[in-house]
Amino acid sequence: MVEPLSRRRAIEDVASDLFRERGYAATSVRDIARALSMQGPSLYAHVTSKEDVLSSIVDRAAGRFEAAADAAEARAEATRPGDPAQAIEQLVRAHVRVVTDDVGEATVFVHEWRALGPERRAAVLERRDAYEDRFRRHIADGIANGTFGMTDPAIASTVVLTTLNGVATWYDPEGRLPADRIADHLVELTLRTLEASR
Amino acid sequence: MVEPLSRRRAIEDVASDLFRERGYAATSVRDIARALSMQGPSLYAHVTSKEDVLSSIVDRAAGRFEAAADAAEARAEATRPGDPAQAIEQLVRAHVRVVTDDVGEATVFVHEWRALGPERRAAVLERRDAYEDRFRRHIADGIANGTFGMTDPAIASTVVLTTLNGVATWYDPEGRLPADRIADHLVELTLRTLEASR
DNA sequence: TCGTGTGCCTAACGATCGTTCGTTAGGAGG
DNA sequence: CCTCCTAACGAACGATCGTTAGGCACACGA
Repeated sequence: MVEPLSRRRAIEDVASDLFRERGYAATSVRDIARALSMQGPSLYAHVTSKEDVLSSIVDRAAGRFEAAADAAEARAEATRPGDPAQAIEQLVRAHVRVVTDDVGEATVFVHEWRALGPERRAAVLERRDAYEDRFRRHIADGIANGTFGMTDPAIASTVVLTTLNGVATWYDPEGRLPADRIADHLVELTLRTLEASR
Repeated sequence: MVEPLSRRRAIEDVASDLFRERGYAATSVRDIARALSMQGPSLYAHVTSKEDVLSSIVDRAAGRFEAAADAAEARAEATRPGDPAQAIEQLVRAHVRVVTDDVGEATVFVHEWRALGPERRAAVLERRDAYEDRFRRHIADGIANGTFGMTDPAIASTVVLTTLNGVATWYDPEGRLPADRIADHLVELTLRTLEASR
């Protein structure tokens, strides 16, 4: 990780990793400070509350997922318009890229947002639902035009999204496969899961 | 949930649900007591520590997964010996049954065991690895004899296991589909993921 | 009727939590 | 030199954490 621009951003970066490893509730403000060689209370010069740090991380991660999905759908529409398989492929690649670009941040978006207070949690839930609906919509399109076909579209969608979110759990930047290869395999597995049975 | 046999067991049951909803670290001993209409310290008449409760839950869940997998593999060997697809089908059904029989307990086994201390966590990790290796072994068998075939067996195994563990996240006992139907669909999706491409 | 436990209570402990506060060290600009 | 700003410090607050200790009430066997 390179030297970040602002101190605030540095705090969020180490907090992402700690939240990912131990979870939000099990990570104390002093833990975050210690990882920056600071005293716990010193963080409050840059941050208004612990939950605020979590909220910022979640917001930024959500923004990255949304922007990547926007670009993916535009790309799919530009190359093979109306093709659900192409849309899903681009969405999967975009998702994997966002996760592998910053695993800590992505994990917080996938799991730790539940620790937010009720109002903020509801807002995040809404964004998550909207994001996942992109996938569901293209899956529904594919069923409608015969590209896809499965006994239960709802379960298939859930399984696909669970698989994609799971990447944040097991991806290892030092691992055997580069992010691009992982994306290739996930595209293959996803389309195989969705496509009409023979 | 019926009236449990012992007070100790009742404590573990409500703790399972709370750990599932909020996580171990975010659940206080007094939260568990309140759910039983008791005072926090009163729990210590039945329990030696908070981590001990978590440990018991994890152990019991692990035992249920292992026993179900034992029976599944025996059943597969009795009906269609040496058939990897049959073994995987039985293992998937067994896994889904264990999860749906007690979602709280299963979720704790899938996620919250990380909150255990180092020695206990290592022991659980070993059991989890052994359990997951059953799946990987049958997948490897299927590749060896041509039943299965995919570009990257390691990723395929990981995806399958992520999918199965994910059931604990989204399964809703009040939901549209009964547990048996969910198992049917997961068997279909799993085998479709694994089988040799056309 | 009388112990004798079991099951839960309240009080309280030390540790740690998130957070507020007053202050200090060091550098930039007039 | 004086001033102001940034960045951090250490003390301390009230709340809550997991846990221990001691006592009260009610059931049951003698």
